[in-house]
Amino acid sequence: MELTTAEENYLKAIYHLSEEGKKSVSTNDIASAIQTKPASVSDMLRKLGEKEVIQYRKYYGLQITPLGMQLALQTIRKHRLWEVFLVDKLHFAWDEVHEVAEQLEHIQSPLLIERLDAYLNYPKFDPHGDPIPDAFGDVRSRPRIALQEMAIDQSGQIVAVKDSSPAFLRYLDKVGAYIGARIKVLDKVEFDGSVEILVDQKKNLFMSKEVASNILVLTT
Amino acid sequence: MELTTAEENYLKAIYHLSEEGKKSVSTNDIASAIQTKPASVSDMLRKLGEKEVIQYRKYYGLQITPLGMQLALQTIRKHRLWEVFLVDKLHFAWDEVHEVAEQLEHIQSPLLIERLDAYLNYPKFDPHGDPIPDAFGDVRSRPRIALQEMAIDQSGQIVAVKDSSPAFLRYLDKVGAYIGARIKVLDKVEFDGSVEILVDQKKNLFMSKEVASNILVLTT
DNA sequence: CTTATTTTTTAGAACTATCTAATTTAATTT
DNA sequence: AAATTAAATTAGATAGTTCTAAAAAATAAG
Repeated sequence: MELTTAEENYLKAIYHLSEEGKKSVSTNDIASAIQTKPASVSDMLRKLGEKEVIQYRKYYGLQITPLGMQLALQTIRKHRLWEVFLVDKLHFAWDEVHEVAEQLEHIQSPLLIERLDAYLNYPKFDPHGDPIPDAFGDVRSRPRIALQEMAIDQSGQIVAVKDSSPAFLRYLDKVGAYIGARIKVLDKVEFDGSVEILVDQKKNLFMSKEVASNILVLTT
Repeated sequence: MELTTAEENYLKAIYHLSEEGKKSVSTNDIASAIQTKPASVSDMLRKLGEKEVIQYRKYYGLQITPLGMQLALQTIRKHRLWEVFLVDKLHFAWDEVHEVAEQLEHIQSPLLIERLDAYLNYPKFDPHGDPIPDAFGDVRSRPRIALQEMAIDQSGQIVAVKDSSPAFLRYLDKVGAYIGARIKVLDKVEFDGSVEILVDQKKNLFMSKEVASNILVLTT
């Protein structure tokens, strides 16, 4: 069973929206995630239902099937492996990789992905800290919380971001809050929810609530 | 001006057919090169004409424009750089790369190709010995002749193959006639056009006229 | 429990790419 | 030069993807 590029993109979006804790994924959600119109989404849902990668009842909702889950994870695996390649080997900045990885993830060649994985030394996380599913679709994700939810004096390591828009990523790069940075919460301002942190034991940094809630930390 | 994947493939095929010394490229030639029907070719030629990458007069013939040449060379550049990557870095066999490179060549990202080129150390030739155009479309090809046309006792280095079908490439691998191998013509049989060569100063090899005429040698 | 609003789906059109079948043009042959 | 053959093109159909506009269903409000 093969999916077209468009189908893969829809399925991936559905998977991501499902993961975000939403009880059910709406047509409008998908439309805005994928930058298209609800009418196009309805059409595609019908097709994805026929291909049995989702279970679909119109006007009611949808659910990914185990088959769909498997396929979505394979696409995500490819996307994230390519991101590692672009950053580690071709020295792309982590805010430049998404677009290109969106294209590369649709290349069809199991051998290519197998070899790429080996070449990159079987990475478990992509440059944004998101876990890379293995060839069977298994994901080992680390437990992590938003920086905003940490207590004063708590320490940890930045492992991922929720918002990975280029603007946000560039901001983080500028202030030195990269993936892997070790941080400690020095102070929290109740009034506006902002936090003050110490980065790599040397740099003090103030962050708004908006920023802090988009940074995920593996606490130690 | 942007070309679709299909348009890029047609243009590339036209370029290759033009290079093969043909005075003019026929609709049927293109159809069989690209594994499609002449009707589809006619349709596409009209479109490529409108986009001014070829000059097209129906029932008469076509010619690539300077713009078309530029675009074709960029696609070929991308294809060959990816082939180098697959062989040098991911350890693909040289007969496994074509299909995958056919997909990878359509990825749109000037930055990606620039970085890939640097990462591979600005290679001038692909794994089949074909020259890689530079970012401006310039090609430096080495003068070379078919093994079949070499004289007895003449030496050289295998630099390319004319036929790059997997079957032929596998055969060459098996007998040890890889790109880069240094060879010397020991004998030629007038009767059937077959040749006997010495490979890397140690291995004797008999080759039919058919095989020898598909191997290109840089003579020394 | 109707009415209004929002969400979702269908209908119909446009665009890309491809095919088969039929037609037109060009080239060959006698 | 007319007739035959070969090559190339057009016509019409199909399949995939997307859009706008209209209709249908579900949800919210009075």
